[in-house]
Amino acid sequence: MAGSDTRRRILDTALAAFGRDGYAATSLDALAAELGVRKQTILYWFPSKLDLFEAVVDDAAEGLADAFDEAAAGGLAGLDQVQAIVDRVFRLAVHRPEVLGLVREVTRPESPTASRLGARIRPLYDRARDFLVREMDAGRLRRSDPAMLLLSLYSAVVGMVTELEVQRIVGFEPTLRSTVMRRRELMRFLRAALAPEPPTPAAP
Amino acid sequence: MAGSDTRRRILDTALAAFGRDGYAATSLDALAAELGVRKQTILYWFPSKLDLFEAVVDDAAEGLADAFDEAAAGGLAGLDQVQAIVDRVFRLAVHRPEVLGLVREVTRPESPTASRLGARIRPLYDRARDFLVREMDAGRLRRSDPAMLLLSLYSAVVGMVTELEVQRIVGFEPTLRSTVMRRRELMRFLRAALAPEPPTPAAP
DNA sequence: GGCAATGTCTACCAATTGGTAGAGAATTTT
DNA sequence: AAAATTCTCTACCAATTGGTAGACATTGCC
Repeated sequence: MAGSDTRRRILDTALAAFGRDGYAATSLDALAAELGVRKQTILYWFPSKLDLFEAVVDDAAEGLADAFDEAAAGGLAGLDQVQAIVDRVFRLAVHRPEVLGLVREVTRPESPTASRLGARIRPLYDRARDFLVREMDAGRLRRSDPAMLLLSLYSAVVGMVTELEVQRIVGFEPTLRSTVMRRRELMRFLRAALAPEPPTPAAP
Repeated sequence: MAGSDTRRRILDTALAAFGRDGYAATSLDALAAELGVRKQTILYWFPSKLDLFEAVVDDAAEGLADAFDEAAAGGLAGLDQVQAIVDRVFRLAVHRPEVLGLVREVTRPESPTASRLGARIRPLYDRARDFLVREMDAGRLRRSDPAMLLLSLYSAVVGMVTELEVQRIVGFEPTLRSTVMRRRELMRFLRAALAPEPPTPAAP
């Protein structure tokens, strides 16, 4: 079946295009040209542009879930587990920035697919929350509001990746070294925020 | 001169629209309708859609610079000065999210106006950098790479505001209380990261 | 009052958009 | 080999897009 390969290619290229240029700025014709195919081929596999976009979002969410699973499969302890997941997501975001762009695109409040992404992300969110609560209960993570903690983690990772782009805009080409340093810094921050023992000055 | 009022209104409405829906998804017709005016009136004031967008970006950058100046006018000490600025920007971002959306829009790496925004933001950036260096030299801030520190501040603020949207998407309407808490948390984080004395556990 | 500048409008236009209809290969099934 | 299915294509289309040309009104100036 050569066709389902076409479908796969469309999904991948569309993810890159939507993530890079946004939904509105991506035309089916341009997408088709990039694929070396006619627009009608795309419309054969996906009945409409919006359908395509939703399929792309679903696909990306699935990929994200897989990344989580992969990182979670190691069966690590509390803090190490968190670090492994953040590390994994960070890697994904760095070498596939389109995914981040897609998230960005769909995060627009009025986006018609915002609720859709919400539904797709929600299970991941709940799972992560449960994990945090469990680890807090077991005393392996510092106790705090898990929902807010999750948001902090999200914003830390996304922010870190976004910074690369901002850095370019301000006029500095980010070096590999600076990227590595940024990530190390992020990790240090996470450990400081999550470690079971708050870093209170010694109180005998 | 009633006309220059029109110009002002166009700029404001366009900022909101571009920030909310993005450049490509904002049509001049829709914008004109929102303004209660014909598209040609817009094109009278701004020769093309791109020109309008650039004017909007300039305007927003100017507004941002003003916010900085206002916060800097207090003549505060190192850490307090930082906090005042962050506080000001945070407030601006919270009750005018379109500005954030605009930044987001123009932050796309391939955005034709990315370099333009860069040029506009650069002076602010340099000023902030100089300030940090000066305060570090004076021992009022912990010494670290000022460029990276700035990026961290940026990502912390933007991330914090973005979180509000993400929170909605996951299905929780953010409360005023949670927003206030988030900001307090951000401030605590900043102080921890910037205070002259690193919070090393006592080592007799 | 005349006149020039300013500002908003109506009337169009070429190009691009997402989408429909259906022809024509290629492949699989019978 | 015939028939059915799967896939990609050509040929269109109505709607929307950013933009041009120029009429019409309003205002300030002489």
